[in-house]
Amino acid sequence: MDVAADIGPGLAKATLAGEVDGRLVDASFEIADDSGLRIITSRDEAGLEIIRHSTAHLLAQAVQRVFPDAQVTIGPVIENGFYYDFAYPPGFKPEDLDRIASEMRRLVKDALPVARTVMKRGEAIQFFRQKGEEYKAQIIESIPEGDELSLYQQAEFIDLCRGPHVPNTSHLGQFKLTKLAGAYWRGDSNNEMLQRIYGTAWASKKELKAYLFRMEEAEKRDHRRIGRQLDLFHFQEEAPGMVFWHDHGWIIYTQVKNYIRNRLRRAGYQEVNTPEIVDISLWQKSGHAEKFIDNMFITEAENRTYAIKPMNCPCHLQIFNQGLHSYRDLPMRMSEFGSCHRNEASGALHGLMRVRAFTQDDAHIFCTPEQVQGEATSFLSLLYSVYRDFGFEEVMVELSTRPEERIGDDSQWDQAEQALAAALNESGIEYRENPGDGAFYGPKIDFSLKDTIGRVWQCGTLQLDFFMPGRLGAEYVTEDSSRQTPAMLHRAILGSLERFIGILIENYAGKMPVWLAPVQAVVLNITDRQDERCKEIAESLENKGFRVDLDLRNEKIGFKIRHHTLSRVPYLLVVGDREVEEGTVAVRSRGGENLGSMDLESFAAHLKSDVTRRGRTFD
RNA sequence: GCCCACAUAGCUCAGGCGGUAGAGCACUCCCUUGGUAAGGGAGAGGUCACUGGUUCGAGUCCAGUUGUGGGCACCA
Repeated sequence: MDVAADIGPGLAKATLAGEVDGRLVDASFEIADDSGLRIITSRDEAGLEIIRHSTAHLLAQAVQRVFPDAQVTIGPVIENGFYYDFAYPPGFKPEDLDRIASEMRRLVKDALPVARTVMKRGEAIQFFRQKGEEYKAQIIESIPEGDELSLYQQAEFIDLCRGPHVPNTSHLGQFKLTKLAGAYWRGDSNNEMLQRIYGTAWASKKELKAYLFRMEEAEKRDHRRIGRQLDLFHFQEEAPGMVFWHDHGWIIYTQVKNYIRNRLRRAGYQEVNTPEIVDISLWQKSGHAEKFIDNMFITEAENRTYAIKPMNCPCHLQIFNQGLHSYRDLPMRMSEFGSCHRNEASGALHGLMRVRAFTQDDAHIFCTPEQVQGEATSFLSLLYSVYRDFGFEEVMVELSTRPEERIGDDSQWDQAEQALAAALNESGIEYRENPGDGAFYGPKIDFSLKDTIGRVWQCGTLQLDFFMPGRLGAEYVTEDSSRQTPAMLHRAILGSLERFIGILIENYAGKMPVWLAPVQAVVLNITDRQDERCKEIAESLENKGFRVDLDLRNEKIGFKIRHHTLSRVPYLLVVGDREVEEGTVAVRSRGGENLGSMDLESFAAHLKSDVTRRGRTFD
């Protein structure tokens, strides 16, 4: 019997697929007996994935009905939905999405049965080639010989696919085509560009609507929007990818920077500062010019060619190389708020997240090979402690190993990769491996955070480098008076301050925790009779080191409350005749809560305790 | 860099077929002295991103450039 049979009419109808002995199969899968059978419905995680996958096929079918010349390529499931790439040189127009979506709805209504068949590899290649599906044929050609391939067919549409799929298209329908984009065939920019259509799909209308609502809300947290609303920073055409920080934004920036500065000093780092413009020869020696020359800003003066520094490591090595170091000096931890410029591809720029001028909380640790793992481990604990202080709990960790283009020999790479993996394991950190994605000089661990709509941005990094110190002539004197090249750890916790602050803004939706808030409290009068008292209050709090504004405008209190609430100021201090008489302030929190009247000392104490609070302080 | 889209006042946005620009908010001034999310009135504010073309005439049509947005590629 098949999976859907003999389980009662209700469940049979809801059945999308089955799981037999841990393997997902179609509802029509023939099973010998019931042992190990589980029914998959739209309520299962796996069921939702099937719906998304089948919706991708539905999209492909609809596209080919509307655009018979479009060739299909691939259409995987992604977070919250799916996409499908089509080869269609004229390109789709945004308004085509509506036509395609209506066609998809029609196909849902038709409740087309979805049937699985199998074919031999060679047969399948020929089959698709005959249909004019050159891309599909190429995909199958890259699948290893031997296996039988499964195909799924609904009406005239047939696609290569591992499956499983829904039994018929009536199980679909809660979808929305969200965006149209270009994407390179096989992810390679040397190849032609395909047309990618993204969509989201859900098991119910309610979930679909909830998702769309969440996305709308998330867009309101976009750091570019909040940056404008709160007057934090701006960009302009004359300096693409470079930030003009305004007063309030710069306060956040400075707070973040000083916080890191203190953490690093306490962790045994020395802070240095190096030139922003350095002769190109240094970058040639380090190997950066060879690989990144197109992304470097170059400037000429008096017949010399300089590079505006795209990173700090070669400069830190210059400091290390001054004088002679003993093994007793190691580990040497050298930090810099390194101002770097990289000529990023124009299409890569993205608000504060990807800029051309940025500052890294960069540092390099020079140490003996034996010290590497210990330094890596203590860095990991420092990084997590910092992230927790900023309120981040979800950190994505990736270990990237040797890339094709690299320097150094394989035994050194083996050692380096093992050292980083060991540090992660010792710290009990879960991570994903990312083979081939390391830097040209060594493997790395990347720490990424998500923005408000779920895009992932790399922030922290820990890179192990056995090569650069040697290339740039670094050495130290060992116990037996011989000379040895130190190992070098490149590391950053925030990564770029710009990017990190962008993510911070989005995570807090602009409601910065009190220690980071540009303005911590605003003193508001009710009428101009309280002006003098308000000034006294503001001055007294400022003298205590708080960031306080005064709003004595001739406006009603409701208007001013609204104004400063929209500006996300943590505390509003209202002073009317009553407060003047009692010597108090009426305190209102950012969340709209009335904390009642208190004397200034009590409020200052309250604010003080907020300012010292770290970690998740969302309100 | 590549694909698609977009660019009008400080901000958010209107401006069918081509006839030299409009709203709300913000801003300035006046009235209002009001107790916890928008009191009222008046005023000022635009080389319609830039360059070129078509046209008697371009914010509107065409081309290019720059920038931005969404993806892709890249990311030391």
